[in-house]
Amino acid sequence: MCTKCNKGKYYITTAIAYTSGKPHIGNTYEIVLADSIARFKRQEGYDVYFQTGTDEHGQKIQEKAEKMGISPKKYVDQVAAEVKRIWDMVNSSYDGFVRTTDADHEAQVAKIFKKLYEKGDIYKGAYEGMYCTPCESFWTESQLVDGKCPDCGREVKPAKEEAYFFKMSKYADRLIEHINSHPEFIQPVSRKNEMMNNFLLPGLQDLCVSRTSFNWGITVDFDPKHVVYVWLDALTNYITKIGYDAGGNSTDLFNKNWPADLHLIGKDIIRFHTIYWPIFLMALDLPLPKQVFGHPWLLQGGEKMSKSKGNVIYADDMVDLFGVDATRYFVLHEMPFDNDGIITWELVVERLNSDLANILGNLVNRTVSMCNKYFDGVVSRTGIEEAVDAQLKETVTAARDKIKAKMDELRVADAISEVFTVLRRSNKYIDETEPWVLAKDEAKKERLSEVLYNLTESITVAASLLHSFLPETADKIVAQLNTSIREFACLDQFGLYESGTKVTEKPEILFARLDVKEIMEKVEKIREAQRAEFEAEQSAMGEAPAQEDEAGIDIEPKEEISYEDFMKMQFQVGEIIACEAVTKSKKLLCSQVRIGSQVKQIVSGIRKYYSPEQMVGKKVMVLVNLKPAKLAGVLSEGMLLCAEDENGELALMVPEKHMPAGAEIC
RNA sequence: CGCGGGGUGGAGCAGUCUGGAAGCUCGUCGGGCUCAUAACCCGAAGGUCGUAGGUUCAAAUCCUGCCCCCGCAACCA
Repeated sequence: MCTKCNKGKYYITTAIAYTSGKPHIGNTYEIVLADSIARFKRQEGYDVYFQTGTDEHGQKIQEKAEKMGISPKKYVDQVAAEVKRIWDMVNSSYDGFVRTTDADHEAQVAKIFKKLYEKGDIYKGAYEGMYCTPCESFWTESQLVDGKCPDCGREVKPAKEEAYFFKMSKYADRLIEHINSHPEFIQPVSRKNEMMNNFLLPGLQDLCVSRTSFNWGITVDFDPKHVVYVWLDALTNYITKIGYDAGGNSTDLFNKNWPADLHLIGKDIIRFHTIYWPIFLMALDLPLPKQVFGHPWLLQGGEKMSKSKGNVIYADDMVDLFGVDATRYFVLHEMPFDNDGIITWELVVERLNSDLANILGNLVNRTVSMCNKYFDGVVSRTGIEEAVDAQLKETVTAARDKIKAKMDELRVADAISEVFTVLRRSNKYIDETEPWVLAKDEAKKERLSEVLYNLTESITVAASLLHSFLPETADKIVAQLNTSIREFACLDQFGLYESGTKVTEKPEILFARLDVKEIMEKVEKIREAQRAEFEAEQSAMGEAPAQEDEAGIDIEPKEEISYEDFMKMQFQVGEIIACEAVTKSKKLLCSQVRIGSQVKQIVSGIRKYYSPEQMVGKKVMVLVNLKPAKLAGVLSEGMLLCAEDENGELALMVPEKHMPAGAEIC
């Protein structure tokens, strides 16, 4: 009756996780999302290959391993194992797990690099500019913000590096043409314009694809002091691990699966996947992936998660408190299509209680209980139908195609909601039919049986539709109903549950209701542990703990100066008599500072820490004879001196006892 | 004018591309029911759709100005 139709292959990937630390729930979201899509496609009849993995090279990792006193390989082994453990824990059904330190990947990347070099798409040049070590990025003078890294705000140092470059511009026109003629290529579409306007149309810079400043990477075999730079290494995982060979001997797995049907990635790396990656592929004469979906982020209470704030939510903790499927449900349900989603512990409890416990769990429980109570668990179809049945059946049989339509658009949250529409309708059906009333009348026993059959059937269909999203729960439900997950092709039909089947005697509670207060108490403990761990980690890394311990901060030593040099600088106490925010800037305050009998206007980047009101009346330390400069168009005639900690927290220097404005500081 | 995202009943969101009666989930209040995990079903209250203009027969939706919030170091998609 139901035959599986093979719809062809479907190759889906997630981004590979960067092994600089333990992934949190936001990272875990991506794998769960991909897993749901992969499972759904399998259910539909596609031959799915689902790949994920870890990105393990780079300077940051090398440095982190050094600080921990272990080899980079040992370090990434640990993190990769942790990533894999979490991916397995959330029940992700990946077919391939790639590590960029895998021998086959490394060998192939070296070959690809050489092939592109021989082809002339990669050439040797020199990179010159200001380098930010933590960001592993070069910047031009014009890109710097206040002379610091525009990405992280830290010090940059001038550097020149011999490097290999990829001729991006050579393929730009082809890429623009491709993007324009394939509107589905970049999802959501709003991202397409962003890429075109910001990067493609202004003209692509050639991309630096090698580094000599560190060696934790794949060595360029014909020039061994270079390692292949991160994106060429990382992006190619999508082809190397399924068996691409630059020498022309690609495997069947590769030939079957490439091009990928979907790259699922975070919205922050869309640029790399929709510009650099397609261009690399063009250079290799390979077809481009069919679609790249940059999913939004999951924010903790509207903020990014941060270890130091103690608000990071890890999949482990969620699974401990709620279980795997509740965790999957939450991230899938709460993440909209193109806006960031919000996660808080309170919201998780609310969702779990109202959707999973009340609507789903309770429905299964009450249905199974009634089957047992009225018919010793045997569910039989009697054919005694009534008008209300039609509405239920309509909702149930329409669900599959609605869900498919949503999934085709990658609107997973909407798809899962459709399943709950069926469940809500089923709960309503119980109220409409009032089985307990029917049970009191022996003459209505056959009608009662039909009602319970309809419910059991509806739940079976719903569970089958739920299987891609909450596999464990779906399996538990059909086990309670003593049936199995139904094939996708049949899910638009009603009445395939075998009449006369006996359901379980003791229905298991699928999701217990939780008490928010109890959960929050546990959460508080998790947070404390997290903060403690963060501080321990910081001290282990040889950096200052976030608070209290006052371990001190080391900064780059500057060149020694003479007493004369020092005496060139004129420091005086200044009194701030007026202060206002600089309108064209978000960081700057403009103060009128009285120094003796004169008043100087001084602009300072301290708006984040001091309000104009707070500033007025303060006596501060001023470098008076600094050459005036314009900041954001406003003249500044000196500098207010501040202490700055490693977090960028600022404190103004003030005299420790009363001093008149203008007093010299020496 | 640094870049990007956003402002829709108490909370979280959809709707904006392709103008045409303001919708969903939760919460609150009232009612129903008792099979079930104090659950389920019905009903109600609650919104100048940030703000000021403009276009239009018609604007949450299109255009312009303004205000406010968030992200853009480490952890990270």
